[in-house]
Amino acid sequence: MRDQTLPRRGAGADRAPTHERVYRQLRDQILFGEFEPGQPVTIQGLTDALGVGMTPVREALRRLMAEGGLEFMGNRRIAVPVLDARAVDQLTIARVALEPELARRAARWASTEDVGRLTAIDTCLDDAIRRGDVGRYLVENHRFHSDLNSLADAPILTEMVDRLWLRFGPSLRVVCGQVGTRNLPDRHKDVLAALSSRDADAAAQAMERDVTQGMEQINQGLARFD
Amino acid sequence: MRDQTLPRRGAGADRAPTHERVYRQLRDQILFGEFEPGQPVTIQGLTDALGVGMTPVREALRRLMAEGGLEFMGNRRIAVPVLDARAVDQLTIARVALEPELARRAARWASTEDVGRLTAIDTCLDDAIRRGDVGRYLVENHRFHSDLNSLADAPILTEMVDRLWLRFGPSLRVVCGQVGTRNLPDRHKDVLAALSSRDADAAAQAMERDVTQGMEQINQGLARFD
DNA sequence: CTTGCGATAATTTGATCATATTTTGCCGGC
DNA sequence: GCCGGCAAAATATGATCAAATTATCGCAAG
Repeated sequence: MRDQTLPRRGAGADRAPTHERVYRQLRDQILFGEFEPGQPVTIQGLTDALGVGMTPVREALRRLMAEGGLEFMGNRRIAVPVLDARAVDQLTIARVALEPELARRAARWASTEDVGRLTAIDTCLDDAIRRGDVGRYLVENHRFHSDLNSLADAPILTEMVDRLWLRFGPSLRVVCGQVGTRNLPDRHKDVLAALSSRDADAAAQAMERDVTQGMEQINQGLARFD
Repeated sequence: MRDQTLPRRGAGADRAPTHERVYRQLRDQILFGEFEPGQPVTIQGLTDALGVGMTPVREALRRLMAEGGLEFMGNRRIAVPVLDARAVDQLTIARVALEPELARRAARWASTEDVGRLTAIDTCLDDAIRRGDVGRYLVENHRFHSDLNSLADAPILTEMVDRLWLRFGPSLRVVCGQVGTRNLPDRHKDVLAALSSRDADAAAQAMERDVTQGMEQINQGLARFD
């Protein structure tokens, strides 16, 4: 069974459907803070900006709203959600409940190459922090956690966590823009050490510290913003 | 001029958009097991069955796929997901992590009327169990948990739990259809007692037992099905 | 005479449908 | 058994209709 239903489309490059491309582009823009919290999003504005029909845009927006990355603000207005303290509290509880478990599972099945790849990402992350490159930091930080979670081989839990990230992504950008990247201590080293030694409990504990610290940063940044 | 030929939107008191109505109808059908796991769903089949255009159907399906109630099975096939043991394991972990926390919060702010309403629902639930009415049992059981979660006043966590229910709903129906409703011990009494006495820890523990037991039922039912 | 308020018109946005285009699975012919 | 055409299903576009927000104009009060 080597040739099982290859999703090749047409003769040229296999291009994803338009609604999928629109979805991914908007999701990345939300995830990495290219939209400010509270910024309104309109269907027709996106159709004009992206040069596609309105049906794919509608589907992408509906999907993003279902995932929490966008919010329907009543009266025909779709916007990037603005986090308040209660939302941060709930997101913290959910992250603490799920991400350490994923780290625990990842520690069981992580190969040496996996750890090497994560270490390389973490090196890029440190570099971005030193340079003060907020955008790069956000991308690499997400890549670290996303790659780590994929190692856990738990698609349902991973998908839940991905949606949580979509919710606090925009605010993370705002917070980093305020305090810069220098004051971000890095708990990833502990996670990597635990993965190397296959210590599942240590990986879970290190991840819980990383999550707690990150959400605390957001909490303080939002409190300062009031 | 009265229009009786076309169900125009402005004519009746029906203010919900078509895609919303289609979404809710399909979601309830999935939640209460009116679709079997693995059953394929086509866009054109739904447009024909529901008598609406395909754009609202597309949006409803996209939303349900984002929420985990439907799955894209490659090659343009959309189907109700079939749970395997690993999926049940992940769903159990997520439910145990979230639902006791919601019960804990509900216990803090539950009023006497709230407890009374939940008790009434639980009475209906017991009645459904005695009669062996599986459909009624599923509806009332969901209503009990849904009402309870709404008391916690934690919309993000509640939304996450709602999606978990969407995932195991169809399989719950299959399991209940196999073993009937007689063998379902009811942990809800412990939850209600904890709510009455405002004991948050007891509510969380009782909810954890209820969740663990329910998922264990599903696990055994699916294992028997292999 | 200026200014504030309310009603109406106009523009913008969203929702739905019908249709054309593309892709895929299937079936019959070679 | 392999290849090419056929049909069905899904994707994408544009058009059309409904609703809401905004802008404008007129009237009245200070």
